[in-house]
Amino acid sequence: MKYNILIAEPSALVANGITSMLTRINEHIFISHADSLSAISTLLNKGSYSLVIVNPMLIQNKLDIFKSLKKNFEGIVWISLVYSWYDANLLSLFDNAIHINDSGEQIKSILEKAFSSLNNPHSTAQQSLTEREIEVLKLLVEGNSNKEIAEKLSLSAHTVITHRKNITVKSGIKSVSGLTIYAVVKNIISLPQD
Amino acid sequence: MKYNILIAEPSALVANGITSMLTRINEHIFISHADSLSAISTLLNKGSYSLVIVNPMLIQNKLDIFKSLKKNFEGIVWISLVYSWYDANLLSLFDNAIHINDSGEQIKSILEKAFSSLNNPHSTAQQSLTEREIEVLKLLVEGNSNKEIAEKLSLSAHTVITHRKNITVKSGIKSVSGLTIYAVVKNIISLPQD
DNA sequence: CCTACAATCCCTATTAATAGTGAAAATGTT
DNA sequence: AACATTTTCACTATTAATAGGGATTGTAGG
Repeated sequence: MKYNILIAEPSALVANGITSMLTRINEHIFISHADSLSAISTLLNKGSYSLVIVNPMLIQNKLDIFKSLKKNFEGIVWISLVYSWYDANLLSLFDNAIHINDSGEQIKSILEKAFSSLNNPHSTAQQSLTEREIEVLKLLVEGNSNKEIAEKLSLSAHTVITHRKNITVKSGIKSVSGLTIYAVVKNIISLPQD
Repeated sequence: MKYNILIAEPSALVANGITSMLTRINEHIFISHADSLSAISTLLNKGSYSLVIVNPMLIQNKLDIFKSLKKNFEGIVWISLVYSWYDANLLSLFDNAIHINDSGEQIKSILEKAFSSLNNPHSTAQQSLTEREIEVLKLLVEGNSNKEIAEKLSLSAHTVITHRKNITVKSGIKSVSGLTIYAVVKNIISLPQD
């Protein structure tokens, strides 16, 4: 199967790097480049793309346009390509994220996952958390261990682990710090203010 | 040694609870109550207090007054008593925090720590993180494991563990989620915005 | 020179978390 | 009633993190 891939990355160097990694992983691909959100839109309307890798810089302050693009081109896997501390709010719109400091192995696994999800759709669809999962998440980001969460919700630790597994799968976020940001961004907890 | 303790907690029920826990831990104490920041100020000027337990509600929007109080009465251990998701910015002004959902054991240990620091000062003094510790903290709250941090900083995992121990001791925060909030509040990382 | 501090590395033992599965109740929906 | 989803609990094996020690090197200040 042949894929069209769109890379929207202002830095030529970075764009080059990701292009070369992609061709090493899968030779049956055709890669285009864009350097703005409108260029992305134009290209998506012209050809049939499977995978779009975007520097979120390009969509900042243009969230509405980006969201409608996503809606109009369902089935596309969107991957962000970020340099600095990532914008979790933006990133949540993507199916996955490549960080510039990721190791070659990590990037390879992200791209391979993307390719496999192209053959096996719905795996990247974002799902919302259930009430119970939100309760667990709240206690988690308040610094509780699985055991403490179990005690506070009168559950067995097993159940908490299961909920956490589901949260991880649904949110696509593994780390506690990432989940904390996620919870802040999703208004599950509120940030301190003075 | 006899200690004067001031409890500033609007809820009579909560104030009662903490009072009873205190008397169970240490019988050589004298407890006063206050229900506003000005009442705290008045009482501190009258007597010589060692420990003040405050609901941060009372100092919200009155940070300046609170800070000058802290400066004027050096040596006092300040403990916050919080109900909801804590305000890390406020809490950083305190030497420790009691959360209303903490177990009896946890509260006991916080109070015991406070008593021991009264005899052994400087232990609660807040210290700032070194450059290296901040680097480690950054990578930590970006979701990296100790091993990943070690790789990215070209350190051994041992060193990372040592830095994390120091961060934990200095910040008084054990959980990754708490450290994430800490890092946000201290502008070590920036929060996503759209 | 001596001291304090930062940064580095090492060890053991214990606890916590994760990955990968499985499955039984309870609830909700058509 | 049948089906989907949620919530609950379980097991195994592996990896990660923590607690609590100790130790060396280099550097800046008194």
